[in-house]
Amino acid sequence: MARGKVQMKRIENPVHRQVTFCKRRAGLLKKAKELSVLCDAEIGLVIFSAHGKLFELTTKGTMQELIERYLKSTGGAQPDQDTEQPLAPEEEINMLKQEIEMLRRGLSYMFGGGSTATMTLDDLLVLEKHLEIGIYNVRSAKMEFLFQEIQLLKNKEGILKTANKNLQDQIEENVGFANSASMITNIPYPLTIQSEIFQF
Amino acid sequence: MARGKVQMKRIENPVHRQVTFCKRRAGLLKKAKELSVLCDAEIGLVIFSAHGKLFELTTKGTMQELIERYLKSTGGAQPDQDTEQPLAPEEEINMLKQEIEMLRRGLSYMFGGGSTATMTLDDLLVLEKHLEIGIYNVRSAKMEFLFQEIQLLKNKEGILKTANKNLQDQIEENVGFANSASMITNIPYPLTIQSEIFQF
DNA sequence: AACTATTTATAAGA
DNA sequence: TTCTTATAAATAGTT
Repeated sequence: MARGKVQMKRIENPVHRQVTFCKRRAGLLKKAKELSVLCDAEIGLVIFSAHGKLFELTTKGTMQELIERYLKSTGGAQPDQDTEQPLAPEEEINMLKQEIEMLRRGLSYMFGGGSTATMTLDDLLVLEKHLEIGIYNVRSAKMEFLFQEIQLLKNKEGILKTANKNLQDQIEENVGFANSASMITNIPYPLTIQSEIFQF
Repeated sequence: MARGKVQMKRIENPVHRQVTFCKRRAGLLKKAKELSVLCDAEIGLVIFSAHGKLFELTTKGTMQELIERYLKSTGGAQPDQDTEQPLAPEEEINMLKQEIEMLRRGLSYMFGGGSTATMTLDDLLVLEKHLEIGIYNVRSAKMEFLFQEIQLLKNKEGILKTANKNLQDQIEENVGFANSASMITNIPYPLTIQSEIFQF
């Protein structure tokens, strides 16, 4: 903003970029403070430099408290009514993710570090409800998962039985290969799938 | 910054303050964007107006993601500043906080970072266990809360009965003030406490 | 919401 | 980084 316009794109010269970062960062922080003072606003500003260094400003209280206020003011707006239709597994997982994200937001808001504010009974009731929804969805997803595994096993079983029958037919036609059949019928189900089932 | 300096204090004229808020808010958001573009920085800006209206900006991803990065980068090294009073309820709450924090971290780990990796059955089982622990703790805290309220009411009841008895004793000594007693025995419990109990 | 006179921020140079 | 200074941008007061 002086001695020449500046193009609104990343400054390629690293030294130049670093200098500009320092200057404009200071300017931005100053402007934020001014706005908060002049207009009675509460402001939080977080700046990560390109290399990950953190600069922050809050004009009132701690960043934790501001984050709580932010989550409160945005987190309540998540109404989700499932139309209870037969969802595909991927959709099921997606909805579960959303639900859990809501839960996670609620938890962050209520328990985010730093604040020592005690919970109200209302907070506890809301949290309990979210936990119940979360556990319901987890169990639904788990059942879906198991159902899929069982289907997979049934399919494999069918394939093996068919293979077995075909081999037996072959054996009946050609008695000399009887031992080969037992080798195939004794193949166990894949260990990974069995262990996933039985740890449930 | 034009047509006269401005004092760095709250603008008292509400109209003037609102106009300035709009102008400077726009300016601040612009500056934040510019800094992020020019210097490759990641910025999050949250502005609550004096009346609580939220304005926000993130230069990359969502505010949720930025908050997560912020919390990571501050290492959660903030959550222990309470003076740890010997009060049983607060200890209860604190343990609950830790438990839920564990849950929160588990969830962040499973769903954080925009990763779309599908959950395994193991993930679901761990998540379910954490949710069960969380709901147990929430219910414990809720019961503790209610127990406290009931104790409070019992104490108040005791005080009122004592006062009542004292007054009755006085009345027996001085029969002329019999009507005064009924005025006191009819005082209801404070509405706020009643409502907290009955919304459970 | 537009218009400017000024103040402020800052790019480039040292 | 910090200072200087010419200039671009932001904006206070006004319409």
